[in-house]
Amino acid sequence: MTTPKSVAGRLFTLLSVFSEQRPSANLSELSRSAGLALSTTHRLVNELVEWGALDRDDDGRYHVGLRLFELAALSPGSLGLRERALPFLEDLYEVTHQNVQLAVRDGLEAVYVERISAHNAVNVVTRIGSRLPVHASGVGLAMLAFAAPEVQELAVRSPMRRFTPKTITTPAALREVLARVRRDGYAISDGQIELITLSVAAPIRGEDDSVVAAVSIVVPQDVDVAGLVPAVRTAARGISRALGAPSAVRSPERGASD
Amino acid sequence: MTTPKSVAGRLFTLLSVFSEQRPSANLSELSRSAGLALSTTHRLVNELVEWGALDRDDDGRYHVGLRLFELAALSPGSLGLRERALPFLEDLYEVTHQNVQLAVRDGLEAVYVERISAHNAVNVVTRIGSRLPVHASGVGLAMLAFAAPEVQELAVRSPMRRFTPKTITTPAALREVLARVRRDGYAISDGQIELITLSVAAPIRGEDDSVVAAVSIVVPQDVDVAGLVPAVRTAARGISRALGAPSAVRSPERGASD
DNA sequence: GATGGCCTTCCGATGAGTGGAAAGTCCACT
DNA sequence: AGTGGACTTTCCACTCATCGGAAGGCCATC
Repeated sequence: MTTPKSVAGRLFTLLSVFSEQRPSANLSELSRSAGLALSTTHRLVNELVEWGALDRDDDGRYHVGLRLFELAALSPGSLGLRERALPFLEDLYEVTHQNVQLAVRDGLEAVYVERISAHNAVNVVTRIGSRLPVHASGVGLAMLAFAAPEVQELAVRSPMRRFTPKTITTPAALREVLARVRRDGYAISDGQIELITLSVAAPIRGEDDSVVAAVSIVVPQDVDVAGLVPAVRTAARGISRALGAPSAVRSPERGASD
Repeated sequence: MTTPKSVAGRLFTLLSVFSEQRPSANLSELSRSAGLALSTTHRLVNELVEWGALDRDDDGRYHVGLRLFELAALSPGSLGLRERALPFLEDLYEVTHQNVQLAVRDGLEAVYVERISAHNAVNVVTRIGSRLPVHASGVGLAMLAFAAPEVQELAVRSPMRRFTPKTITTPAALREVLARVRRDGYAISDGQIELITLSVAAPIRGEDDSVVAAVSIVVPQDVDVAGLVPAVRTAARGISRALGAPSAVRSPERGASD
């Protein structure tokens, strides 16, 4: 790791020390992980704490503070979307009793902004705030298939990390899957991240009808998904309508007249 | 507004320009609002964008980026808590069909981390990420009543902002309310923020049995809350149990033997 | 008492950061 | 088409915010 020269870069490096595996850290850990001198770390961390980006526990450890949560709530792709989508996610959960997820696209990654998990459902590797590459996740494929052509091309041309033997890793395979997603209107990702799970995802459209997010369910790999696809697509359509998507307002009859 | 000298302070000032009223801004707005020179703003904003704290739209406006959302998800008082609390919040919503809210305490403020709102329920002023003073909100009172004595004293001694004629503004009134909350195990905030609404809130305990959050419902002021208190307290107890609170695991019989 | 880990404070040297100025872009108006 | 204003981007001499080594303090362990 090369230590940034700029203060901004150093602040970001310190914030990036925190992760799911390390939700809290003491000053020396931060100093070592960020590659910054102890006193430098001390000063910068104190500024982060004063502002609320970090909080310090009674035991002297630091964790992410609520100030970032407040700011994050303003991000267009996160909590605002989640709030409007929540009723439909809950419906989908009630109908399927499987893990339900909502994600947005950030470059070539899907970022999970909501998850409703079932106690007895298959374990899901994602959690809120985590990311997976678009090529390997149901929601990622559902969003990528309708993204701008240059984004799709970039995805096709970029190296695709392999998680399991089933993960898509070739341009040809990805193109084919994207074409199928566009034709079908939903994506199936079978065993791409974990061999034991399968996800069904559908794109969610915003007020200009562009795809802005995706909703998915994650089920054990041996479940027949045919009966789940309509539910996922219904939820996606409902969320799209809540977001003001023109195409989600048209009734079937009007759609047929196009 | 006095412009901070430090880079960190300047970055925070720029981030603080964003609010619910201003979810996006262009470079000149940021420069004016932060009191920083245009070129300084330009440089700092570019660093924020590179890191993902801000994103830039096609129209050149900046909004909060997903990177903060990812970090925020690691905050102990936010999305992790929300996720465990969600089933109980949903139960409470199904039972009452009123606005349900989950909040944590940050100093003398309640920060709202979840909200399930009803279409036909009374309008609620809070949204996810927003804050209200503890003395004036149901959840705030529920958490303050069980906070460390020095926190309670600080609240009692601090100026209490008045929102309506019903808002608690005197130390004596606050002490009395806090004592009642401790005795009753729940808080009622009647018309303290808005005259037309009333909230019932109950404290949520974490794994060391300290109060770490609170859940509330918000109803029109003319609703009889007596029937709602048990539902709110049940939800709080359920969430406490999900968080591993020892006191929420005891059955009534064992409780009676203490 | 000695040691080690962690944290906090201090301060002279310096290079990261500043912001005014210039240039470029876009758009509405005349 | 020309103009003016708003907005954005780039440049660079100067300076002061930042740095990190050093010192000191605290606490737990041996």
